Amino acid sequence: MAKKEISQAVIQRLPRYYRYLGDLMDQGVERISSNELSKRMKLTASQIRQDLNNFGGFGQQGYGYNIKNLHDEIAKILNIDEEHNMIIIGAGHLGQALANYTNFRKRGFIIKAIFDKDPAVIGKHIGDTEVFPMERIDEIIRTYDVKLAAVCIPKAPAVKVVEQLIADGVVGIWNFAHVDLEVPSNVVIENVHLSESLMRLSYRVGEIYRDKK
Amino acid sequence: MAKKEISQAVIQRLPRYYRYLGDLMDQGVERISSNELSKRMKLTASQIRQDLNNFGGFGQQGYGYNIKNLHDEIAKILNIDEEHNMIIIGAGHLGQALANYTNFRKRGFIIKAIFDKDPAVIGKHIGDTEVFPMERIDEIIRTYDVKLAAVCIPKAPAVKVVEQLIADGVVGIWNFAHVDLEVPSNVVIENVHLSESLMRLSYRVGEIYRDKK
DNA sequence: TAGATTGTTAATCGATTAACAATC
DNA sequence: TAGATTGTTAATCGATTAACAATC
Repeated sequence: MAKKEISQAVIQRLPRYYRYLGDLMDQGVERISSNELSKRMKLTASQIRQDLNNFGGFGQQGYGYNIKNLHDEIAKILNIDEEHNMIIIGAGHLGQALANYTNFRKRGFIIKAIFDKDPAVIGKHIGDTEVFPMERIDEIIRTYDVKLAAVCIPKAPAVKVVEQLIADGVVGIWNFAHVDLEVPSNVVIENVHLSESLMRLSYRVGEIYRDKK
Repeated sequence: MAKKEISQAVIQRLPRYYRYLGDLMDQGVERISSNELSKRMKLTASQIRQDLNNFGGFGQQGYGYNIKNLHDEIAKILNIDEEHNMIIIGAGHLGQALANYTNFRKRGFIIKAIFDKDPAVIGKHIGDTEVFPMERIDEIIRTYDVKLAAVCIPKAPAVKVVEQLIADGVVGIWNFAHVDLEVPSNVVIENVHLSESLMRLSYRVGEIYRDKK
């Protein structure tokens, strides 16, 4: 079956559709046209229809899209229609912030453990779980069939740890370290480079003043 | 002067160039060609030259780019060649994580205050600063001429608070709340929607299994 | 000077938008 | 049925890549 490659631009937008549809559901709205949704999301109706039709014809001529249905379909596409076990590497502030983020659990991401090398924090309870020593990564990944790991340690140790995670069976790395990790093609990385994000903000703020001239 | 609009794709890549050049400097490398850099960054040499030439001719034929010089130039472009005062709204885990993130200070982002509505955390010292009550936002923004604010509170209160921040003179909002904020055209927003990032990771992990079929 | 590599123009590729026939 | 709105094809726009003359 010839599967057309989905572009990064589309993948980027998918969770945003999901969020808007969720909000609409909460407001009790039942159906929406691509035109109405395009106004809310500040996209073109054309783009919405093109994006969705990468995955199937979820709408109905003359009616639009059923919000609940489309929300469910996107959940399936995003692979969040079932639960995923997850671990966090690094119990620093960021690791703890993620562990306490109840929204993730709501979306089906279950945090099974946090790992840290510092004996002082090992055993500490954070969110629904606790901090384990790095030596137990292997064991816990295998016990809970963990496929996802958030990496919240400095770049130097991150490289080694990620190798280990992959060897133990993790296939999705949520990387908060300031490195571009090299991984085999059957492993995916999603980078969250916060300082780069802040620099982009800084660039745009600079533009405002530049444009004034 | 006709200033050509810089595309989002270029802005997206700028901080990454900056990071690679910084790493090269740390390694003591003095010069690099677009070709060599393209191999490290997994881009095309053409793209690198095109990107940089949006801002000026920083290279030299037959030689390449002087790393220190290019690093400095990009810092100027990114508007990080001078310090910026910044505040954080919300002293939850994420707000605290950001406040403790020493990398920001290194890049010239000085966190002047964290604000929270919870009396229990007010006065608490975090990183180089402390937690103030929300009532003092106005005063502190004006005292320190704060232009940047990181918003780390839930979406419901975020909308109102952001209005206030803008009224008080903030022009750059680093938004971690799960909303798309409406702001005037002389204010910029950089969104960090962590749950959407996690969903993209989830999508890609799903793809791996899908592709196996 | 000869070799290397840029800056820049032209060609290609891909993503977005427009248009409209199909159909609920 | 008439009106609305999709799914999809075609047109446009923009970004990436290729090519090469300029020049250090």
